[in-house]
Amino acid sequence: MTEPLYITTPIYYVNARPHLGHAYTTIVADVISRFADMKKQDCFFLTGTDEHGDKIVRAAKKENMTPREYVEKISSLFKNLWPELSIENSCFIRTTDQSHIKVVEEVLQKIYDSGDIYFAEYEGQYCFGCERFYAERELLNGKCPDHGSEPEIIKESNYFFKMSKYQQWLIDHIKQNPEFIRPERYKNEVLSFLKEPLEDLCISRPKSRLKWGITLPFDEDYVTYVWFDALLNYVSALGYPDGALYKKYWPHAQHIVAKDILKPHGIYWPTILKSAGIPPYKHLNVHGFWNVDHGKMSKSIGNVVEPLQMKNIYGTDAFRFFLIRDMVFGLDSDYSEQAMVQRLNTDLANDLGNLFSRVIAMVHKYFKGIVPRVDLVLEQEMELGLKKDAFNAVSCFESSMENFSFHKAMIALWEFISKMNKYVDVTAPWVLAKQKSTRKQLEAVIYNLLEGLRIVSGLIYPVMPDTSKNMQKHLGLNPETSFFNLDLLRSWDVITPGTQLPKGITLFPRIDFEKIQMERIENSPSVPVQNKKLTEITLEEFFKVDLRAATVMKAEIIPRAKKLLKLEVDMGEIRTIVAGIAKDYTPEELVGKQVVVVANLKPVKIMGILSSGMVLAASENGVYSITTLDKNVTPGTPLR
RNA sequence: GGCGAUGUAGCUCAGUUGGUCAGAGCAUGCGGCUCAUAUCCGCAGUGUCCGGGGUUCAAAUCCCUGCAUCGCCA
Repeated sequence: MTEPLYITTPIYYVNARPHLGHAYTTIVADVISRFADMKKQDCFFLTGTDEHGDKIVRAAKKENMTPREYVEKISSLFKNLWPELSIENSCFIRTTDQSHIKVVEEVLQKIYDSGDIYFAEYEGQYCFGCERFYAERELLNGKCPDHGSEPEIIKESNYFFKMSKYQQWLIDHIKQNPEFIRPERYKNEVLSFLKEPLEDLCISRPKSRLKWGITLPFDEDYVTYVWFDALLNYVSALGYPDGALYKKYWPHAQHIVAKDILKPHGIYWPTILKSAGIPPYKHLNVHGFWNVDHGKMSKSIGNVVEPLQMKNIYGTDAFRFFLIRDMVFGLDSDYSEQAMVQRLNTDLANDLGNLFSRVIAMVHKYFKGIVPRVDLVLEQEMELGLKKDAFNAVSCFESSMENFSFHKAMIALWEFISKMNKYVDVTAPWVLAKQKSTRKQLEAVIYNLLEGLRIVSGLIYPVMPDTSKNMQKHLGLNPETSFFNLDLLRSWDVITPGTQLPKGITLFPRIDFEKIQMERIENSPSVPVQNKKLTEITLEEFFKVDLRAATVMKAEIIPRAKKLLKLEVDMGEIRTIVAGIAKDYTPEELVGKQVVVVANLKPVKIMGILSSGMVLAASENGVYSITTLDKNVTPGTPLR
């Protein structure tokens, strides 16, 4: 029996809605938790929300809510999102939970009693607008970056945690446990930070400034601040100090965080634990950022989709797969819908989905849907085995998963899928099916493919649990069993010959991205600009827009596109522009007209056509009226 | 300003200790198959491995230097 595992995400700060970054971290944790299932490893998976602090108070005020109402609302956004992403956490903790508050108080008292918390006065630059202190380097020309006003120097007394006392201990601990913080780049970052003397950590705020927090057990006039409260969730959720969960899971704690909160988790947290007499966590696993690129799609034509909406369009499994497959854990990655669709089409639809479809179809076509039996002697003679490749994939998958190299695990899995596609090609079952004499070969080939697919269905379980179960069902197996156990995936001949299989299905439909973009453009409501308050711009800013007179030389309808016309315009040079005015203008009436074009708009590909520019038009109730010029001018003449 | 990372085919990246290391996937072109979701299989490429020096019989791989990008710190 393997030892248990405790996996955590950070608790998310509820001053903003969930975004792609939150989703990624939590999906990774879920993947790890499900991978633990595969190993029959007992896993406790924690996530939750961080709900105290002045940012919350301010965000609540903005929405005319009390802090409590506000955190209730945002916290439930997080809590309700996770099931939609097939995330199955064991527990959802909130820093406003009574049980959590109690633990924070206990630990604060304990550390205070031990002498690691002291009271001190300090003086700093304080901006009353922001209700916070600023360090010298944060100021712009000595002024608050938000308010532009000069901060005042005020004195304040606060409680401090003697973090510096544990600096050397921490350095030693990291050096003795090279995997304490991983990947290595982040370990090095922490170590390099620790080369400089550590400052003690301010852990309180006077209630005169902040009431929304946990009162210090040893001073009624103060609340504890940020990290001390938040980090302790990792133990409070387990019922520290006496809870059975705590005793069972804490020794096997692994945190997952994004690189922006490396310092609190790599430095504050271990020293707090040390001071409180709690053993440090096992591993801190740090990942990078998703860079969301809106630039490649034009917002004005309404085809930008928020990353978290992706699951609604393409499915949760596909979304999870994309995130896990495309990010190298630890490094930054670029997110785009285009990249996701490509991944979905090539890996999921073409490789896996089509393989599944063709194999199941052959079972029906050649065996009436009944799983055939393998003649082992013949299989050996004809070298029709697939077992070895399958087991290779399993072991490569397993070791990659252990190393947090999730993308490599997926690569290993897809290498096997490719092998199977090739196997179909080489053995050519449709040829074998033509003669009675090759019937046994056909049986072996089809059976081996089914077994291969069974292994695949098990291996995708952590990343794509729904598809995984779906495949099981169509392989004539019971998806409610622990079919994903690694032991079972290292066995062969599991599917019983004679089993009747259900009809085949399409696991992942191919996506026609151009068509989707098209539909989006057509369904996008024209934005009523007059209702929008636009900010003033300077003349200089206005001149950044390069407006030109252009003569329409050619206009044609784009097949499949209801709203779009492809125009060729002369504006000194000939350009192609796609314009969404097909409902209001026929190609004929446009040719010869002189229109106004935004010449320096970033080109966009629409329906496979590169559109370099935009024709100006007024839109009222969805009806377009294009701008023309009063007198004809030389094509390319700029407008001012 | 200090420390560090990265810079390899159109794109995303593999390349452990220097010696089939010039690669994979996607995209592109051509050919083949028909069981399958116009899918699959095969073939073909293209590269001053950021620039410049150096060490070595031999460097994408080690050293120095320059440039670019990024991160952490001040």
